[in-house]
Amino acid sequence: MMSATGSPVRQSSVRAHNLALVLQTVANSTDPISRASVAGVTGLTRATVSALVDDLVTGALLTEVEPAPRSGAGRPAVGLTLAPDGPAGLGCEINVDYRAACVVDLAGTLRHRLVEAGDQRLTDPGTALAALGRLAARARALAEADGLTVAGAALAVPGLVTADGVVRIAPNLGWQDVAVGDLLGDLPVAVDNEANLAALSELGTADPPRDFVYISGEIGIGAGIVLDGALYRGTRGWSGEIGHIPINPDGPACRCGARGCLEQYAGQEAVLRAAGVTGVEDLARAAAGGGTAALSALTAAGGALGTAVAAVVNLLDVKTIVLGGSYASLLPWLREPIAAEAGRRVLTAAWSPVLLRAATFGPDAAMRGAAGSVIRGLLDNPAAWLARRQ
Amino acid sequence: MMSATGSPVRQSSVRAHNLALVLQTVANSTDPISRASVAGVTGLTRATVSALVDDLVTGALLTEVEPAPRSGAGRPAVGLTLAPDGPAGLGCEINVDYRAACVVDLAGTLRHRLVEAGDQRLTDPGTALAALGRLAARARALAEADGLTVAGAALAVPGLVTADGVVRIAPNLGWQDVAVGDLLGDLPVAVDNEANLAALSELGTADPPRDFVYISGEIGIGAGIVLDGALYRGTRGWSGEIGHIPINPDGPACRCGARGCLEQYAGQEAVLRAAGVTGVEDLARAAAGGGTAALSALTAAGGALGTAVAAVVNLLDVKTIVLGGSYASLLPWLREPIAAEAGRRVLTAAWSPVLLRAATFGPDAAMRGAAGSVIRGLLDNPAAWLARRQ
DNA sequence: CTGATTTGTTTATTGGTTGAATTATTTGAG
DNA sequence: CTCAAATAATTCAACCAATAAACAAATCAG
Repeated sequence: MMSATGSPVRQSSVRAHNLALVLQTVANSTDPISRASVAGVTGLTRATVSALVDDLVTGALLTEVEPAPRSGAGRPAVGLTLAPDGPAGLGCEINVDYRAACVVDLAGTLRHRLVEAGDQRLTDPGTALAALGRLAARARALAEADGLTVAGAALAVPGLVTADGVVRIAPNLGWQDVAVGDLLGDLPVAVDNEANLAALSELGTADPPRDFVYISGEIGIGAGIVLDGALYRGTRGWSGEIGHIPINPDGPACRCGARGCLEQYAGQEAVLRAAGVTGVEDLARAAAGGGTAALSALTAAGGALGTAVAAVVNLLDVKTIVLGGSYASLLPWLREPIAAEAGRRVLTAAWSPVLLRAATFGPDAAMRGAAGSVIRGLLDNPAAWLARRQ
Repeated sequence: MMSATGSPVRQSSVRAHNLALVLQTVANSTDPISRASVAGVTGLTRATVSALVDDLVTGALLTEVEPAPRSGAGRPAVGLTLAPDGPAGLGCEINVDYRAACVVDLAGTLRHRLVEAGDQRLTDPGTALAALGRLAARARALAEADGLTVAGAALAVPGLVTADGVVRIAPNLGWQDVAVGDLLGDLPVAVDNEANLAALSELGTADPPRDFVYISGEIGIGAGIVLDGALYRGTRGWSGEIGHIPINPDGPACRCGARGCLEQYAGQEAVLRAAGVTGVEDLARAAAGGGTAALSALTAAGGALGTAVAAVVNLLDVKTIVLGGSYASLLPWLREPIAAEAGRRVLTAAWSPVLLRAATFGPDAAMRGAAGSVIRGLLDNPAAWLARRQ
């Protein structure tokens, strides 16, 4: 009967787990925290915490800072914080009209950010990847000049990515079955869908929701689904194809072959056409100026999005929906129609309304999430990092 | 930055984990398995496995059986199986027109099954629960006469249940804010939604899918969502309200206040009305006899279900959809229209079609899942059981 | 009957946490 | 100014659980 068999646990796994526990306790604390407080919070003994912290400090994951001034008697505590000059994450993104790379340190602070505009569709995948590789190498060099060590890299791509990091199809880039391979020489690069990584970027903010769905409005519409604090990728890694949720069975034909998909109502192309403008900035300007075509186009798109949100919330019971991509900047005009439609259609909206918010990092979300996924890997498994540097 | 802090791991957690690992390895094996094979499969040493097995045998979770005849040299292996007379799970169900209880042993075998017909809506919750309590007590007594020990109980209810086991609302029973409390005296009873527990029953079958959605067609339509081998309940425990996924924004008004919910197309009431019959059995009979009204009603319901399935699969990328409740017996007529509509609307259907199957345990699914949830708790945490019996 | 082979147990060792005692560093009271 | 109280951090013996390797048990093959 049932149950994944899993793997055996030995003593070293205990240490690995507790190292992560201590590290994350420090990461979750806003102020520098003492060993004794870590012991209190985690339930480990001070002796154990001391031993673990020693490892983390020599491994350049934690650093000791000046004791925080404290009232009352007693030996002052030595503060612990995430090392500002330890390992860092490199996040890359390639999209229709730009490529970008950034470096984020352990504490989640953006340290470097490089963006190059340019239509990536004009070049073949190999050329585009080579240019991105050079950009990423520059970002890495800048970071290492600061004393940081880039511990890993991730790349956000607007398309379906297989588990082994091959871009199966990225329609708007014109890519098909592209293996990203060794973008950065020695450093392995994880490749993932843009919406998935953008969703992860929200987990890097203070006190993120445990369950939410990130809806990314670009040319297509994608979603990153976070359940129990972890990204849910689906059986084959193709979850989040929210752009093809049926809105109206008899609606306009979609390029996917079906009719009435969300994309036909709230996709960039449909909305811009309805508003009679050519770009998202023009649309926002027109809406801000009170243009009726723009406003009614956004209201219609919001209604369709609200219907899709209702399907998602009725199914998954997430409390929060994060809107990203071009939706982030258009949220002022989308919020009301989305909330109205979702309020009507979500069964439990009466006692608990759906929370709508814009992506914290706006247009940088995917790139930040990519870098953040590296950091998250370090925080979740510091033992692997410690082993790597002998 | 982020990450749930978790709890410390000590050596005893290692033992708890490895006890579960050994127990589940035996459970996953179809034939009796030797200590040495368990060691090979799990990666633990034979010495460790021996020690763990000793604990599990004295704790009545495993029993030694005759060595299986084997070819070749060597000392014959002692077989290990799940104890047929160890702890067992009690599953209960209360629904519109019956109440039921069953006992399932560690190996997942149904040992006793009691069903009482009768309209539960006519009695107040207290009376109905008392009758169910008597039924459950009888099932328990039968099991204990066989030498089984009922280790826990779960109750399936057709409604929303809060995390602390209070039935918030069960519209078809006419219940509202009913605390189930001590149904069985000393034995605590977990209460959960009928579709959730029915979904869990599929996990008790041989080689279940890791991710799937169980759609239960009763008066309402509910779903149990299993992701990564575990039930996903949602932030507030209200996931799976698939009956109110929007199918057509301008469709018929639903009792929830919105328009065009799935329930208005594929709910029992709508389908029976369209077919001009009064019960599910009549509908199946009419369809089997080639009745055109019945067949077209089922085709229409299937189309709507297929649209909802497309929304679910596009969002979650599950490969398998299990149909339960009255849909299980109607699947012969629903399969084709569901598959057709989903095939058109699921983005990845071309390379990987949606698998549709009927609930393994048919009408007993919820009750079996309830009992199975107790067994699963034992297999996932045998250390707790061992501690409980000194 | 002997050697090969496989299962299962015994024993010493190792890694990691615990708890108690100890050392270190400060505040505050007399 | 000195000493007690308080808090932080480290040291050390004890303990728990897994490992590795040797050993005992049971069977088969020749």
